[in-house]
Amino acid sequence: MRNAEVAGFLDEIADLLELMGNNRFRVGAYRNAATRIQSMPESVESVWRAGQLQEVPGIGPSIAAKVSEWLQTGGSRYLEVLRRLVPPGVRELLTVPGLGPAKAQLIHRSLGITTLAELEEAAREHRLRQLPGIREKTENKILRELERLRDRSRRLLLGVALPAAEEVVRLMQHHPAVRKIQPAGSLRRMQETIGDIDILASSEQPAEVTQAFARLPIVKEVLALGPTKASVLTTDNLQMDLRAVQPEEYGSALQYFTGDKQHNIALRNIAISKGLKLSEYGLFDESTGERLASEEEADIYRALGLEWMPPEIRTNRGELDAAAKGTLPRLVRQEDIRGDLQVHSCWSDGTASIETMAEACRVLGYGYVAITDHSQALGVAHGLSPERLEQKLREIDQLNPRLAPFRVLKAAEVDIRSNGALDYPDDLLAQLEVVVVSIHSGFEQDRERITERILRAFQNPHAHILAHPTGRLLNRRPGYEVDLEQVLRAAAKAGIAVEINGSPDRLDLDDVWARRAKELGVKITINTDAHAPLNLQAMRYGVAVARRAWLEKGDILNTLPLDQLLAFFGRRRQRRRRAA
DNA sequence: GCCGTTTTCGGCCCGACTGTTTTCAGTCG
Repeated sequence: MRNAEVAGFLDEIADLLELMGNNRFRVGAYRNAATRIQSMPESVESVWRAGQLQEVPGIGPSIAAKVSEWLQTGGSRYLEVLRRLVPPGVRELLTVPGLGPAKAQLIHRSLGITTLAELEEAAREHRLRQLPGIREKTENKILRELERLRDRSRRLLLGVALPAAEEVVRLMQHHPAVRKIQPAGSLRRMQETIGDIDILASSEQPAEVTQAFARLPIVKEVLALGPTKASVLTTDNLQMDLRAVQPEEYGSALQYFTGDKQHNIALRNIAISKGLKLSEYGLFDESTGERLASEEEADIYRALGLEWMPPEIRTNRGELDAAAKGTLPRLVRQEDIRGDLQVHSCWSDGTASIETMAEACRVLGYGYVAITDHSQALGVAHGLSPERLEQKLREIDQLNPRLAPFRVLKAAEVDIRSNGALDYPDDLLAQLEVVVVSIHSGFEQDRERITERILRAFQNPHAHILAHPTGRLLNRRPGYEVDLEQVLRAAAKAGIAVEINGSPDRLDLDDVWARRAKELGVKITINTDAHAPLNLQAMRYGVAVARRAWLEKGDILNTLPLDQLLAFFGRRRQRRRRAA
């Protein structure tokens, strides 16, 4: 999957063109193409091989030729030319918030600055303020932003940003001027990582709301404060933006501030094609100026001939078409989940007993939990020897009668060894009701070897679920090299389910691949990988990934009642036995 | 550079805030 790589080179072209002062629509065309390719469910390479690049919206003859050259040669002559015209560090100047192409180019041309370090030096020596259009405030802002960039070069995990935003909503919602308030932006779309936290409020006195927000005790610094918008830095160094609108504009504002950008642009174009104009203030008749909808989000969509759609799928990847045709999916909901199929206890590296974890699951309304402690190879996590595992199974036997009708499932997270063998003998695996297999070592193996290793593990008749299929940790490590397309095809064929791991730093599979898995007929499980009772809450993040992937209740195994779930796993064993 | 249920040319989403300016450009989302 080279989509990210291809998107990256198109984005670089866009940046360089922008720095050279090119037509902004041409720049936008490259950016748009990059976004399209980045979020495409299929591999750009296979689309290119099929000769269908130009059928992708936003890709015309010129960009198709450059992508084609890139895929064939790993380079682009056009990009090389641009790189010679703009020194490499100048592009980096664009990463400073507040510095756009115009100021970056001005600073580069006038002062010869090509790196962030030189920029900082020039700001400290007050050389920037000698340039036209830059004075003391801009210079200070650049210094502040440079400092923040060092602190905060990474995007926030959803699991950090969402609780922080919900805390602010709790603090603000009883303010007398506030009518409604909720998270918006990428947070409402439940994107896996978040740039800035966006919150939307409605009020007859919006200025009071932005001021109250700027005065919250968690605010460390006020970055901007106006009558309808405020932007602050919290004591945890999170940037939060609050917009306050009139109550009758709440729906259109919520629609607008939820995005994403591509969805909004497409939606506004639909409005234009109907002689209407859409902004955060409402949907207007272009000729009369009459406001047709604005109070509720669903009113906007309905007035445009569309069904309302959940924020998670607003990415302009087919949802507008589906909404027009009335074929939107009925996305899986958290209430549909009946159990968690990857949970650890203190038998290996968890912090709580099996009973405590089971009780916590019961409180969540689940009917079952698979206690999947690590297998023997994972020494660092106190993986269980076969003897210890058997002891654990006896404990579960004793526990279940007391918890009935709730069921603790006998299970393990079994390492796929470097040669593809599973880390327990088959007769022991046969005693387990749920066998989760995963990779925890040998990340440095090459792509073919790791892929082969996983495919070999699928041959084992006792394997049920492939956990965290890429091994990535968001903001920390990229995951091992693996041919997921091949893995998913093999999983579909072998009847192996694939996990969406809801742990906020994993979210693995991601939404793009989960959607691909569905297309290939792979069953999904959404698990938390909880190592403590509180971690069980991560189910909401896993469900969010599934929703972003357009998954429905029927795609998710752990929405099944226990007997049907066990029957599914049992069928695989029977089928494999007959085949043998 | 891309695109077309009026268009193969002439458009391209829309508005708020900031800073440096006396009316607006740049940036952001």
